[in-house]
Amino acid sequence: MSKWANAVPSRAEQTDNKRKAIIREAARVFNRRGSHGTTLDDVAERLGVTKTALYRYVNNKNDLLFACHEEAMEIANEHLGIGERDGSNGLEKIRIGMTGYLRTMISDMGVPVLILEENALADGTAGPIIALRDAFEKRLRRLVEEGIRDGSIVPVNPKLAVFMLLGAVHWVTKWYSPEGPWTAEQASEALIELATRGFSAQPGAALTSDLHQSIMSFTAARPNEG
Amino acid sequence: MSKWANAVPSRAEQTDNKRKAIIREAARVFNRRGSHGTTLDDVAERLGVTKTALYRYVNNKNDLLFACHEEAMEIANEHLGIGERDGSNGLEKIRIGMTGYLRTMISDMGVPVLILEENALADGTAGPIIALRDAFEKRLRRLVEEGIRDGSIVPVNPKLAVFMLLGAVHWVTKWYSPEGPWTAEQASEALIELATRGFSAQPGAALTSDLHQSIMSFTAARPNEG
DNA sequence: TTATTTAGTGAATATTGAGTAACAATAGTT
DNA sequence: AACTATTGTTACTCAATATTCACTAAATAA
Repeated sequence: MSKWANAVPSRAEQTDNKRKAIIREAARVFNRRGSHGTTLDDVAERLGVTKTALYRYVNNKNDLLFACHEEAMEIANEHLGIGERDGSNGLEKIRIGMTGYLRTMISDMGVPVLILEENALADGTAGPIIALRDAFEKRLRRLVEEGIRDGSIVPVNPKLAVFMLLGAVHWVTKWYSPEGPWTAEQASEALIELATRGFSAQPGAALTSDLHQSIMSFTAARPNEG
Repeated sequence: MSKWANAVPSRAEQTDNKRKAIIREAARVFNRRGSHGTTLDDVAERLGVTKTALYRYVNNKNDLLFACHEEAMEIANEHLGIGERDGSNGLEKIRIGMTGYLRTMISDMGVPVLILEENALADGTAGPIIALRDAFEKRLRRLVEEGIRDGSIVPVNPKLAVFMLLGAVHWVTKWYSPEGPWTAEQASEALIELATRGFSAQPGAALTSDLHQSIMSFTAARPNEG
């Protein structure tokens, strides 16, 4: 059955890879310009094919957007799981989970995708994605509450804490560029450390991440500015 | 000359008011759905007029978007000025300025507007707005640096600190609703306190804002969810 | 080799939404 | 009242872009 000891990808695998490539590339552009501001021609061009070719792999634009969100949520939950497993208290779980999430998104998809533009998803289709997002946020809130109980997090409104954290994380879309001086690793760690320090019960007297150590390097990438 | 002791607004004043109303309403929708995701029909409908009527007051959609950003930046700078005047150190200046900015934006325009979608502004017109935004960010960074020097802010990468803060602030777009349980005042204060605590040199052992005190009210508005 | 399935192309087609033109109503002016 | 300027409407035009169609080339299977 299997030829070449499976070293050569099968047709189905290739198709799957292509679909994933489309989703990844679309996610990048959607994040930068918003889904409404992005044409399928844009996406296709970046992949070196024609727009029509995309339709072999996705049903329509809405479908593609849906897939982007779905993938982002998958990654998010995966990392939150790691955090829950490896962290020893609420705060640590959040830090590990969110740092991993952010790092993966930045390096893999260019940037996080979760930003759900209201009404961007066509009627009806938004429901499932919103449900996923809400579940994710709830999971994060639970960790905040856990942290408050175990003493790692200061008494804080969990909803607000999560909104603050997600805002800081998703805004990365606007300023991070892989061409800039910061690696995905550095940026993720430094940002999460900074943001979570806001509700840490024992905020260290100094920040430990690279980027904060060398605060003389005041220049960062900013792709879309003159 | 002046009739009714100027109690009745002049023609020019009315025109001006209408233009402002358009900008405010447009800002709200742009913030929610992005400018690409918003049609002028949407804006007009919310104002109870037809699209064509808008064209009496703005030249075109791009013009309108431009005006929105301009107004947002004006408010931002105004409040940063207040912060610089009234705050006694870098951290306080930032807190006062940003809390005021956020409160005003939330109650006045529904929500902050600064979110500049790449390519949303037509070629050429983006320049001035980006310049304004950059100036604003630089002004914020200066305050962070000032805070580091005067000991109110922990050594931190100023760029990253500003990005974190702005992310937390602008994300408000996604979750705040005036119909929800939180007033603009409450939300602004609690959010800024939380976010700036991330780089405060003397982070208090507890958060003082209303919303954090009563952490049992775990429910907040979330307009677009089931 | 020959047939069949898969991947992709370029040219239609349909829809959406910005912007315009011609007219209607309204209010202010003489 | 008659005249004029202002504000708004209805009914378009036109460009951009999503989606579909008919067809070609390449890969796989028989």
